[in-house]
Amino acid sequence: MGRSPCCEKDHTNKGAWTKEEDDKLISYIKSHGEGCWRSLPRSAGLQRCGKSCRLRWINYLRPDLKRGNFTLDEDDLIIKLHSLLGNKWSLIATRLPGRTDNEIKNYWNTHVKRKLLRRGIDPATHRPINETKAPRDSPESGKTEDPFNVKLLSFGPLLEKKESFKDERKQSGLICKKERVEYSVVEERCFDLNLELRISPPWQDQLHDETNMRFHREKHMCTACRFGLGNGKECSCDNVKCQTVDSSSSSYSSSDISSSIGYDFLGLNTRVLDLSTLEMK
DNA sequence: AAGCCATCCAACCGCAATATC
DNA sequence: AGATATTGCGGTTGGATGGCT
Repeated sequence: MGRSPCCEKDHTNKGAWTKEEDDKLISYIKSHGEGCWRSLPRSAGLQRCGKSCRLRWINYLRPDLKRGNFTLDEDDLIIKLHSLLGNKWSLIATRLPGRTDNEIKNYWNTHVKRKLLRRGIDPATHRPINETKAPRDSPESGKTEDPFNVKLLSFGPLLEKKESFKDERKQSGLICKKERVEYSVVEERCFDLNLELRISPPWQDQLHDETNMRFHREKHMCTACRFGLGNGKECSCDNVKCQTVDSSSSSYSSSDISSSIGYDFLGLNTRVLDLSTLEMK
């Protein structure tokens, strides 16, 4: 039988949006709010499919969009987040207020990729290109190859989802669709970020003793310090190499994102990798 | 001025995840 | 529990634009 089409293809416009269509969509969402994308076009008097309306709103019409050129800070942050998260554009976008996943993806493909290539860095692996061509752990090196190492070297998403807890989420009153996830211990091998990640849910009663010990050891160290993302300013954390942070800031600009402290997430005081707060759009 | 090419980016498509019945 | 509906994500496409010959 299969899935029914998302909309009536025969009677929907495609291609560029007109000013009139934009106005209709904006005024409808202003008075009714976002959501119910499937029924929205008919209610708003638009001959578009719901997906198209959603995309137009999220990527172009939303009032909180920043637009304009990316700053150098945003540039750096995108590179660092991409090295950690891979092509998870929506996750990266959550760390760049006012930017959309589509915008970041386009920017990556048109600017950042080329910039990294010019520097001799493989944008897929974030490693020097000649090193990418000759993996360190080749069979000749005597080390055994295993899929996990391959995954780490590729710098795709480092996170392995193990389990979801829908019921627990409902009980806890979480309204977003994110799943509670448990992540594997990974040995970070990024050349400029020395990470030892133990990522697990922020449920204190489930934290392993070792994790708690790390928490006490590192709770006064800022994210930038732990992640090797220092911003060059003086830092107030316990680590002598650490940089200045603004832990009170809940709304932050792209320039202070990489140096602001979140709550401890599996021994990582971080907003950069505070996955539990990453809202899916 | 015309043609070609490269670049940019809005929009589309397919699919997976999630929600609902 | 399974079928269907809806939403959201990531990859890709194609039109608009500008630079160069």
